Amino acid sequence: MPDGTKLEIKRGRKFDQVLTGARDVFLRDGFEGASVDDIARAAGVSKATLYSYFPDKRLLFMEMAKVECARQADHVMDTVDLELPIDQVLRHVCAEIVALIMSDFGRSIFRICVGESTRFPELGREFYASGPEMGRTRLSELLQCGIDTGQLAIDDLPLAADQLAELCKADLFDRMMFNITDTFTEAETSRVINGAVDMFMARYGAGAVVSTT
Amino acid sequence: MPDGTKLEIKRGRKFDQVLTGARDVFLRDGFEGASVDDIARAAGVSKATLYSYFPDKRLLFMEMAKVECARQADHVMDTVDLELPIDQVLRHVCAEIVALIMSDFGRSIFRICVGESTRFPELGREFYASGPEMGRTRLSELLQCGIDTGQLAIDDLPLAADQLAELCKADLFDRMMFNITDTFTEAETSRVINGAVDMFMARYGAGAVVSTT
DNA sequence: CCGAAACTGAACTGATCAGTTTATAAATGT
DNA sequence: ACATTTATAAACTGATCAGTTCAGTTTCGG
Repeated sequence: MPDGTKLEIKRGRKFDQVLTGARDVFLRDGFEGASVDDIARAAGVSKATLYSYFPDKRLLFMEMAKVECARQADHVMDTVDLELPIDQVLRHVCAEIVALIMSDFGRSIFRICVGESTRFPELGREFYASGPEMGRTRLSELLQCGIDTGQLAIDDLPLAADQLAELCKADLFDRMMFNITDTFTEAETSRVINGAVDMFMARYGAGAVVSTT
Repeated sequence: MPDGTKLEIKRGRKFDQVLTGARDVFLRDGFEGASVDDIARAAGVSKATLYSYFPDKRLLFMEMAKVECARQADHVMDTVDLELPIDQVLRHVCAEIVALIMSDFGRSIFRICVGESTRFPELGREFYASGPEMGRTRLSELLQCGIDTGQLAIDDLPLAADQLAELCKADLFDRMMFNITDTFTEAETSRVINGAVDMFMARYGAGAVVSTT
């Protein structure tokens, strides 16, 4: 193996241009909606060049999605300050989750992956791994810190992580997903974020009284 | 107005056949994936007949979606027994929500509406109204009963309804949406349902101690 | 400055599909 | 029985688009 790059993909001078163009057009027009000619044009590259990197439209999309997901995930974790009290940490993380999910990237990639994953199951699996599953792992690590410092009491850690992420979507997510609203006010988002943290702390805050089933 | 049927749609002998065929094919192949020829064939009807009822593919889809949503919503509310203690009512409702969301109908219609609502915004809006929004309203009514009987203490009722619905999706929803799993065991669903009810009661059960922000 | 690798642009193939049209036949009501 | 509404089958239009091909041009290391 002569280098560390992906074996399947031969790179060339304009490789990054293609990924950037693909991102712009896919996120704007969706998967079926984006034509390869448009992508080539947006990338400032000929169609033949594009096809010399990627055997077909699907693999181009998947590569783009993977690269962007990794970028987003890194960003979220970089901004967390674990020295703060747990409810403040949670509030911050929830705000980041809301921002990510509601971003242009978040809404588009989710929409496309959901919409296409019947005809294109590999896409769904890849996105799940680098999106929601990665999120749960990272969030679990965070919550583990809260347990270690005696601030949280959690029996089923992965479930708690999923619940917190899910609570961040209340109201906002459906309204955005179904094109009712495209931006939210500070009041709207903090209502949901505070609601999520309050609920989470009521259930898992150390000393909470819960009659588990 | 000579009758109570929709003004825009002239009905005919085979109207229902068309809707049934449309449901089967759309739910199986998605919106773009379904060809009108396929639908006509599945409906046992000629293409010309189909187009005599519906001016285009989109309106056919929307009519089908509306009819099916109404049917589902009615079903859920019919099975609720308000005489039971609130946590049992909630557990039952959560189970119904999970069942609906994970049903063939639920997963398909959601997938299609999400995927198409960029190129077809009207669809998103219609589905939101007869799906999530209707659900919130119904659920709020239910929770109001719990408040009236002193079993629940809720400040922001619509938010609480959204939160409960959202908690029902934890883990299951993404795994289903992205084609990781297509059926769930009893253990998997009751873990989520119990988790949702426990969390909800910890936050909103009468007498719960919550330091609201 | 040369030669190989990368890139271009434009035309082309093959296929799909929404929606229309037309001439014909079946069902229905009076 | 006869007129009207409803349905049919099949061919057709017009458009889109993924992916290929190729003859010619640019880029760049050595």
